[in-house]
Amino acid sequence: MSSSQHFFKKVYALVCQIPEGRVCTYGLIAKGIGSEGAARMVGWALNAAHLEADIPAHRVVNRGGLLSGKHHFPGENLMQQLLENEGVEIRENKIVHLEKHLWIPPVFIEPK
DNA sequence: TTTCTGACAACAA
DNA sequence: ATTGTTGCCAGAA
Repeated sequence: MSSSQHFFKKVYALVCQIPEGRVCTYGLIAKGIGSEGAARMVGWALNAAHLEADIPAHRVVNRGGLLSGKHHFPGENLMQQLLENEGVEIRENKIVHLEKHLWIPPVFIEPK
């Protein structure tokens, strides 16, 4: 396992920690793994992972609570259904009361 | 090594 | 307020 994939691994680990019924944003995740500003990379990581692991990628949305990744799920509104099934209200592909469901990840402390 | 790209975020018109 | 453009990071070609 090269160190390059470490980034992805951290993303997966953090996303898997998102509690059921809660959501998180790309930016917060990037920050949580010690790479603030790499929000786009988080999406890339999920894109590569959503097909293989049990990663709750549907709980990751953009800063505005918009289900920006729903288009990558099978079906037209699977992502929305998964979230609603967990008690997250969604309106027009956006999470209602984002703050209410937002889960802030613990800050990742890298061993040095 | 250089260049392109991406499920974002912030800023400018 | 809405739309468009730029900056960001790290991985893949």
